[in-house]
Amino acid sequence: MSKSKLTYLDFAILGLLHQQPNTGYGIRKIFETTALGNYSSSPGTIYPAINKLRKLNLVVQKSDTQAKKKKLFFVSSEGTQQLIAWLSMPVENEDIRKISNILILRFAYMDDLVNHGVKIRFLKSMISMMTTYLNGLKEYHATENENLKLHGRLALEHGIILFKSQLKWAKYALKEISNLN
Amino acid sequence: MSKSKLTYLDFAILGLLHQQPNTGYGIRKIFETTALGNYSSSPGTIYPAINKLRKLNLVVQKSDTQAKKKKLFFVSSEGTQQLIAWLSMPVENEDIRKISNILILRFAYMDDLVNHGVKIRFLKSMISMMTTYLNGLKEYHATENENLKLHGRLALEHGIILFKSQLKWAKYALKEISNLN
DNA sequence: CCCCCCATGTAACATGTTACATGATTGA
DNA sequence: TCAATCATGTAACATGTTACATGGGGGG
Repeated sequence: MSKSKLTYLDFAILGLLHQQPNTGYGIRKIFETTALGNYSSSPGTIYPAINKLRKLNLVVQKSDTQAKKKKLFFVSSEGTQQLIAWLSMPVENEDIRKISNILILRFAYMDDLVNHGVKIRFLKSMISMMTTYLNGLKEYHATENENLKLHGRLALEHGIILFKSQLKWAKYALKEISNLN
Repeated sequence: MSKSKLTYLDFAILGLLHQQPNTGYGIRKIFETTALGNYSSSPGTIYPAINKLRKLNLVVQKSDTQAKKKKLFFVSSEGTQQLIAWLSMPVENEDIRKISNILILRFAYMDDLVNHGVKIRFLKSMISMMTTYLNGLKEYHATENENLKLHGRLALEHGIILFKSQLKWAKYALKEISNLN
């Protein structure tokens, strides 16, 4: 039945739809505003992926009678099974290692290639943007704490912890770089 | 001159070659063993990318006279300029947000879909693998500390800090999940 | 002598993005 | 009624991966 293998993008969408039936547009908005936006939220990304899931009978579409254009998608029982199978897969070493951070790669390469000012500006930008982002996460945590399920809350806290420690690193790095002045 | 835009992969390779001239095979080994392995280290990934850089005159090839098959690549001055331009680019908000962690996504989706045992097993695997990986980083830090340039050292320390805090989170999450038992 | 690792390459494929296209709905 | 946003879609393209292919060199 399911000849074509599901990608991470497919599972990301399937998981969202399992939490809450949604339209393609709704999924796009989530990708646009949350950390899921590793993938583009553009129509060319989301709609073909949803249509693939539909063809595989992993999601079913129910047209909204109110707004005819709107298409609501629900995860089918087969889709739920696939999701469970994916979630139950063992943790691979690969998954641990493959967390790329393009900013850190850039920083690592800077050494003798850019001047002191560029390095300082880079770290200060990082600190400022991460602070803003972290505050957003914290605020969300404070207001939505009650409404979140355990796993959602823990994943959010993972993000908070991660940005906190990255901020700490950036401040430390700034000091180290400044010392060379 | 440079019509085609450079990708992250291109810059990752260019940066490595700037640090140290290398062969395609050498680059592959680095991708295979380090955190750079966000991309595949397979020949189909590395060789075409290097050839693209060569065609753009960003790297130059010098055949090793000893082993004729071996091709050593150096970054050209034009390549260095491109690298500097990339490193000097402002930090984008996108870059901050787009750090996806497939394991955390899976964890977030687990809530009511998998049973207690699967969740525990998942977190314990994560803890065990991250511990191993972190120890590798720490050992590398301890032995190579002296030989590393400042930015390389700081990037390594970034990795260490990140894994430390992720481990802390995983242990905390394990406790929270266990409490529900 | 055989196996493993060094070393390079390519063609077919999978995957996702950009840019374009269209029209409905809603609020100012 | 005008603009913005909701809402969906597709074709051409960019990008990287898988799987296949080839051969040299060194150690057991």
